Amino acid sequence: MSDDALRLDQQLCFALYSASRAMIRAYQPLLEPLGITYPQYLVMLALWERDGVTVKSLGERLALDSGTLTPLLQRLEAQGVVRRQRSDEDERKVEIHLTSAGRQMRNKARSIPTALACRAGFDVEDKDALRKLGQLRETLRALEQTIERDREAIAEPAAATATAAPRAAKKRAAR
Amino acid sequence: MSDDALRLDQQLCFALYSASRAMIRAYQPLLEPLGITYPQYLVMLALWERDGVTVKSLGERLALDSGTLTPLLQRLEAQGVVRRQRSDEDERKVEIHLTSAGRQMRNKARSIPTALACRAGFDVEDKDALRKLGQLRETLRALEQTIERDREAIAEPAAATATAAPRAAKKRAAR
DNA sequence: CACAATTCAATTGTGCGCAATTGAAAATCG
DNA sequence: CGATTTTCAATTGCGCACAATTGAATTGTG
Repeated sequence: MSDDALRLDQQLCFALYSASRAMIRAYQPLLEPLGITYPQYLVMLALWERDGVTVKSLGERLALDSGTLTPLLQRLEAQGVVRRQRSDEDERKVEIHLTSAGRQMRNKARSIPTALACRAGFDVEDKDALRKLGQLRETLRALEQTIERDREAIAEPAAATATAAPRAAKKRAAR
Repeated sequence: MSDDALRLDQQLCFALYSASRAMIRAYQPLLEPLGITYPQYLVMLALWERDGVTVKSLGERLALDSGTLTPLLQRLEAQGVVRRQRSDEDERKVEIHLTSAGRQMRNKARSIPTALACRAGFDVEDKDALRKLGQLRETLRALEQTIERDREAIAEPAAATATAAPRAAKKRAAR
């Protein structure tokens, strides 16, 4: 009758969901001086590693689609930290470049990981604690991969015979 | 120069964020037959455990505020699975009751946890795997607690001397 | 080469999350 | 008791997430 498996406390998904939101809330005060939100911070992290990438590849890295990224990047552009530029070789693509302000922001962000690690209860000097942190990170990554792999396995068999209507060609506007 | 600490792959927050979203995506096809979203599912889980609770207590359980819950609960009410009723003893409170349709939905939900555990790569028969699952859940819960405890410690010192203007009293509408 | 299919970013629409405010009801305090 | 403060749900506004569609550019194929 009581169905233990349906208890909220038993759900790994809820623990994940809840911990993730708590983590994002913890970042907020640290990101406020930079004037960006948490998802925007993730985009900046990706761009600080590699610049001039397309919306597509950025989306693959962060598991976000253009529906999320396009407006987010437009806001970052309005803030003056990135530049969105239609590719010359392939007009479908839009390359995202950091501005100098965007590159400078990286210096202000340097202290964030350590500050957050402390907040999350990890002693930055403690080698063993850092090892556990890395372990948790890997566990989560592995979990995500397993879930996503299964999704593909389920989605793929349905891949099939769609027939799209042809479309006329008009020159794409500058943006 | 390369600042390893700012690498996206190094971020526990991103692993959490990404895994959590993957998990929610995995739930979606299982929830579609019930006609509810993932956050609505969490609310139903809470209500199946305890009925007739206030929006406030539901919010504490799920770490969500009225800004999120009120419209969500209105949608669940429109679906006919819950009833929202202004408390008689305390007119500020709104009690959330399951309808019979809401209680029946629990039967359809019974298979979900097992189905999801498999998808997440946990063999339901394997005691050791289940132990690891529980361990991960506890690690996440502990992490969340640590983060939230620190938030309170930071927020509290700022608690101080606000002076609100008085307000007139009008009878609250039925809903 | 024509034309069908695919790829890519943008757009549309819905549902969260959450900060901040509002309005009413209850609790507290002088 | 009357005024102040606190509590509670609702509302407002903004920024994600994400499914679905659109429009244009490219690729693939006969």
